[in-house]
Amino acid sequence: MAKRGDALELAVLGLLHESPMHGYELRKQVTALLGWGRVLSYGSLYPCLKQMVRDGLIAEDLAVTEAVRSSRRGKIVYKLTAEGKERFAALVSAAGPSAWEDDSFGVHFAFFSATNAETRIRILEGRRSRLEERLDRVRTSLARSRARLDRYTLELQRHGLDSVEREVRWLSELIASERVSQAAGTRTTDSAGITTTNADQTPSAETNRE
Amino acid sequence: MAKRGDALELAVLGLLHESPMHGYELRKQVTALLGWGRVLSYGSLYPCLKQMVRDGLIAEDLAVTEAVRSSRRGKIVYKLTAEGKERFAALVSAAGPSAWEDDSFGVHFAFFSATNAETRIRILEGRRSRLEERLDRVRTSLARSRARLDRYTLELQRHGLDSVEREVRWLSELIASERVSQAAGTRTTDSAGITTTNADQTPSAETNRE
DNA sequence: GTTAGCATGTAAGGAGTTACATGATTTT
DNA sequence: AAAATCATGTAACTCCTTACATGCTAAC
Repeated sequence: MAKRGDALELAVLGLLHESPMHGYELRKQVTALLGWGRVLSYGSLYPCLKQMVRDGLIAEDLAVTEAVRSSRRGKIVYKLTAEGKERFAALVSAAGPSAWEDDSFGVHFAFFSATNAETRIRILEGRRSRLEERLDRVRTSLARSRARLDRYTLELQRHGLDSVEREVRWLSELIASERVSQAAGTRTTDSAGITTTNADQTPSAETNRE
Repeated sequence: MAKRGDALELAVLGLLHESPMHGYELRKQVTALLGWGRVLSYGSLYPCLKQMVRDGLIAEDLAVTEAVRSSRRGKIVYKLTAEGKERFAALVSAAGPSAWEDDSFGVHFAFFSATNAETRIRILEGRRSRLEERLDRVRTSLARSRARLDRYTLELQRHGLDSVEREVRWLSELIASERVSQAAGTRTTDSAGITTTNADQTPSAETNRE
């Protein structure tokens, strides 16, 4: 498990979950979704889409495609299949290492609304401890070799350490705020004595829209 | 040109420039050098070393290897060849896009001491304008779609924007401080009226292809 | 009527990871 | 004597990028 390609797959799944789209639009959305401006190339996206069609996760939205085909030939609109929806639900609520990695954490985070607070907290904590391991390693190696390093190497280490520390703090704030909302949610269901709300975790998805 | 592998090659070249080493040690040093704790795998390093030997950039340091071979068989100590030293000088003073990319900027920065202030400033400025392009793209796409995004996507964008902005500020400070030292250095050589120092590396400064 | 953007793809190849395979040396 | 760490390497595989190739449509 935990292929790296899961990140792109999840992104496509998540975007199509919101609304059917064609490849060109998906590329723009994926690029924008993950923020910070790295662009996704077509050479990466189109083969992925084809593979996902073969896997039965997505399909051409014939209704839309046909309607448009008269005017713009070759335009293919994709939508999620039932299997694709299942896969999205499974991926998005997976709280293992594949959700903490550098390349996939951002995508998982972007679709946090589709999960419950418990999963969100687990992912955030996993990510945080991953970063803390890094911090440890860098700090030790820095302490051991500080004397030998020139000012530029030192400055680079300092800056790297700084940004990782900053991200850890960010995660800690998010975790704290998730704990608050989780406590509130738990208390509500506890007092009501009803457990049906968590059964499908979909209800929480729509609460976060603006 | 401008292969991505230049980054690893430059790192190896730079470390061996300081002192001969064997592969295992190189892996640790490279890992530590770039800070922030990502580990370099052997499957990546050893083939690269072999290739560099074939290219004549590095060679077994027989004196050291032989001395050690009696006790520890199979341990290979590498050192730079004359060609390797040239290549290091060329790579380290290349101020083109390959020095600004995410994956190579760190390595170039780590060996800034081996260049002159002019090159350093050009690399720092190149990196900065690359990041500013990104900032622009993210800001525009954020402005266009802010309303449609849920709180998590928004938070992700905000955090991403924040760290890129922070890096831009860091670069600006470095550029300013380089300008100061450059001004000081230039004034000195100007008053001395000597131009011999630039004879070797500065000419390649004009060569911005890649 | 031509530039810019929309839209879809393929082929070749680079970079690097994982997992495998092996064995020596040091520490506990 | 076992465990950890030092030390080197290979093979298969994945992901992705670059460069190419094609054609439609909107705007100026």
